Amino acid sequence: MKIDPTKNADYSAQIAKAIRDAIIGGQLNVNDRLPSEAELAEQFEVSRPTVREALKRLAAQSLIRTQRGAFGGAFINQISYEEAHSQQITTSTLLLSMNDVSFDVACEARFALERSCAPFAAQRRTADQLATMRAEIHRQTQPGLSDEGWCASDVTFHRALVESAHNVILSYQLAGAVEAMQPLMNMITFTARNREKIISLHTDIADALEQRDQQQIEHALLALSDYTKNLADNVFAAKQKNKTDIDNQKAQS
Amino acid sequence: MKIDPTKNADYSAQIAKAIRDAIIGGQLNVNDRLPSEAELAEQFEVSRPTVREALKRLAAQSLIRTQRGAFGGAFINQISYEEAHSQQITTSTLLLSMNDVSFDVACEARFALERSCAPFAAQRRTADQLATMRAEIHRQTQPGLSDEGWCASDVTFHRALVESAHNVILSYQLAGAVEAMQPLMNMITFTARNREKIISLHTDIADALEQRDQQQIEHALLALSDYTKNLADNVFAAKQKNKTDIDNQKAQS
DNA sequence: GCTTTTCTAATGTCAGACTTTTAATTGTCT
DNA sequence: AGACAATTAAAAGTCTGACATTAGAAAAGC
Repeated sequence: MKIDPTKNADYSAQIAKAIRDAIIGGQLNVNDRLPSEAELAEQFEVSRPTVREALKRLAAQSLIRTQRGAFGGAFINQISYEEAHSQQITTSTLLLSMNDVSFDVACEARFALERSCAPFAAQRRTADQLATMRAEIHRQTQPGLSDEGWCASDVTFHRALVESAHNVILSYQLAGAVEAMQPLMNMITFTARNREKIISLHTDIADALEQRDQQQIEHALLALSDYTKNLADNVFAAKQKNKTDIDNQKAQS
Repeated sequence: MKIDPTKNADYSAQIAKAIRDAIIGGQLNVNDRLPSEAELAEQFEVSRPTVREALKRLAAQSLIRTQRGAFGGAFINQISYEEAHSQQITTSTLLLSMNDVSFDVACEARFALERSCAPFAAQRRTADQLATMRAEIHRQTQPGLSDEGWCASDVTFHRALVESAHNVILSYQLAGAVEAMQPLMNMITFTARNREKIISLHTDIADALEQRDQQQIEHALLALSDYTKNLADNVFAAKQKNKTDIDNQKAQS
């Protein structure tokens, strides 16, 4: 394991890449210990701080974990769904917020992905998951529920739907997509009337799931998607109008 | 911006987290310049190497990019689909390889996600994307095509299908899922007979897309999913049998 | 045999120096 | 005046060598 000394820039990135490739390529296995920082420094013919920067890069991707003390060191980390998930969310969230993706596109994608769970959810849903969804629907009907409370309950509801497909990969992908969308969703404030409509659609979904009726689940999700898109359009149009009005006022004064 | 000096461990992780939160929270905007490493060291009351380790962590997540020279520094990076994508792939690939997800589960998820594109693909597909798919099908019929060539063509075919939904978020999510699955897919070797069947299913998909028949697209995808699962089951069963035979031989000798 | 202490190897942190890169500035020539 | 070349300075990248902290292992003590 050596690096290209001609490219005299960014040793730490090169070293990180070399180790990363070794992990992905399977030369290094879970819970294997890397050589100590001093040894790596010697092997790569760089100083210890440079090696450390490389290791920090890998640690940021949860590829390794480090442990202090004698017999400590850097170990290949078995990446958990939890970690993979939280990384995915930061990435997706930033991607959405930095590239001003339109709400419509994001919303369409979010519900389309969720719809892909429908056939499996219909087959495999447990009483437990159905109960969770019913409980959340009930919470959503409470009049005093705050906007944050509403959103949290919404997330829990949809997560239960996704979980009922009993496919870890789908859960992982979907949870990421849903959570990444949350900041966008939070831009919409839901009036009592809006909530009522959404609750009715949620009930449709729960009913369909209870009946194990895939088609009906998909149908209700589509309706929810359309309704949400519409709501957002109105909210943004109102904001735009408001802004224009203010501009006009400024122009007059 | 200060860190907790009582927790005397892992300053660099704390600093990285502080800056990361500032970026995600919107206090720092795209292309903003962070203070120089020396200034950050002063602000956080740590040394420059520690600051650097923190910055490398952020760089590993593509949250910042650095530039040398006068008026250089660390800048908030506008994360591109490309970057988000490649990160997602490394994460998902590792997740799959390290947590021995069953092929069935992964395959089911992959095609379910792809099916979510069907309604939009049916509506919005262009002649261009259809042509790409037809071209790949044609390539797949070539008798001399290597296993790698086959897999690459398969990826291109499915990517064109996904792209024809014309939704960047779906493309991003799906491309990640498909590519992450690729190492698993490569464990299957396709016989000429297998290929023939898959080509026929690909043709079904292309035909359905040409007709803008959503149902038929979904149907063909489901068939492809089932066929792939079956294939894999046979491959793994054969491997298992082979292994058992060898074990038995060893036991006898 | 169990607990406590000591040892030791490893990461974590620091200070200060040097190198390299790069853009702005200044100077020079046509 | 404008174009090109030399200078400069700021910042990242790297190195050296040291010290602090941690935690498992081994030794000592009971």
